[in-house]
Amino acid sequence: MPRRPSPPLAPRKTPKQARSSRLVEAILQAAIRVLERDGAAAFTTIRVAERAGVSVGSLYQYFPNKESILFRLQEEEWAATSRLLDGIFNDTRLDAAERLRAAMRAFFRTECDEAPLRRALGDAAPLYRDSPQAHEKRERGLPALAALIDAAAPGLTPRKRAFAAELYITAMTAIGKQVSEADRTPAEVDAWATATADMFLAYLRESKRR
Amino acid sequence: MPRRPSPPLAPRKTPKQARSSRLVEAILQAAIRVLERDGAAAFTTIRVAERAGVSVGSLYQYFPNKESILFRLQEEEWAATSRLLDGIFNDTRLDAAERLRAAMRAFFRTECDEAPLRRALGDAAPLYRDSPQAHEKRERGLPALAALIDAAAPGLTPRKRAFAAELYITAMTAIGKQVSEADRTPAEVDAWATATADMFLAYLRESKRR
DNA sequence: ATAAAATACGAATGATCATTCGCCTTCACA
DNA sequence: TGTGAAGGCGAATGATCATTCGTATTTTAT
Repeated sequence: MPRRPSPPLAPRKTPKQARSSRLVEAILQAAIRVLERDGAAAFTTIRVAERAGVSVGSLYQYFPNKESILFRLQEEEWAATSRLLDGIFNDTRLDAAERLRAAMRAFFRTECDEAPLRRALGDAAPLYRDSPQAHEKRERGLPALAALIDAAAPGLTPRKRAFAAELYITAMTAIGKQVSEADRTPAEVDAWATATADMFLAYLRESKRR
Repeated sequence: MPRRPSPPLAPRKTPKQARSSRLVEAILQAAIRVLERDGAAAFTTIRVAERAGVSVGSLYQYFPNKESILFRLQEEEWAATSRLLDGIFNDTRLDAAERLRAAMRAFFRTECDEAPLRRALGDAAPLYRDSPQAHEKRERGLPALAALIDAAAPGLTPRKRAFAAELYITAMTAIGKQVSEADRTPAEVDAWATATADMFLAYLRESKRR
């Protein structure tokens, strides 16, 4: 859907009193439950409001529209993922290659644990994807990643290093998503994560040689 | 949307006369144009019918519902992709590794050329994904791929070979999709395809060693 | 205690769609 | 040339939703 006037996603007003903060929290939790249990197609403002034990009108006090709820959830997913990866990237107990492997496994694991929510958010993505806000975040934590790649494969040109970092993230998110959508056992998911990391590390080693 | 009664996707009736075959063809072409130009959200039966210069009623003579049109288009995409890959996998002028590279590039290229259509079909996927028919196809052309992998990395156990084949397909579709969604120049797309193939080939070589 | 500010409510509004069905037109064939 | 089958039409139906707004309740500050 191109050329949509791209609706506002920012909160309409911010909660001032304790009860309204609770209300916003209840709406977000309810939104997650609706997405997990009923999927993106059943994600309607009325359903979310009633699952939160709140009226539609109240919902619209704090969210300008349906998309803004989805966007907010997606933002929180991104933030959590960033924290997760950053923690592993900076874990000095492991060497560079092991950190890249561990991060891949951790990402695949959460992607798999939260598969219904992630899938539903993905299905709903067309609703919020084209908004201006959606394109700001993205390349957080890439400095740490570039440093890690340098440690794993010293001597790459900055250009190649940057490309490798993007490749790592892209392979992680793309393959992780696809793997979590087929439903697999945790052991299988781990095997896929390891294979993806192995693929990337093998590529890095060969890049170094050339 | 789980637990939906999964609507029929099979054609309601088959065209008997030339004019109705033309009508079905016109509807499919119009559906493609609507998806490409207006996106999945604007994909309504009325819009498709009027773009085809046909009435909604006529559309429903040959398609039981909206989803069946999307499903039909997706099937045709799959078939075209299978033909493309199979042609390259069996191109005896190239050695195994080169065929795997060439197939990756060709796939990324078409994915990129048809980006708007592919993206819209992906956005609409929730509408037809959970139907029984959707899960039949999938692993076509994998025998040829396994043979190719055996040629590129002889001596893998059948188990590892099968896994590698799945990994190749998964990396291709997942990364290809992600790359086509960011809009990139053809040269960049080629670089991503090459990198993805390189990653896979490096992985294969290291698998052999172990 | 009381007024002003915040919150909460939910029926009503207006729009959009998928799908149907009764009726008309065109085709194939005898 | 007549007739039954196939094809085509599009207004009408029924449902679902996002969003608003007038009103009622609760909180805060004085």
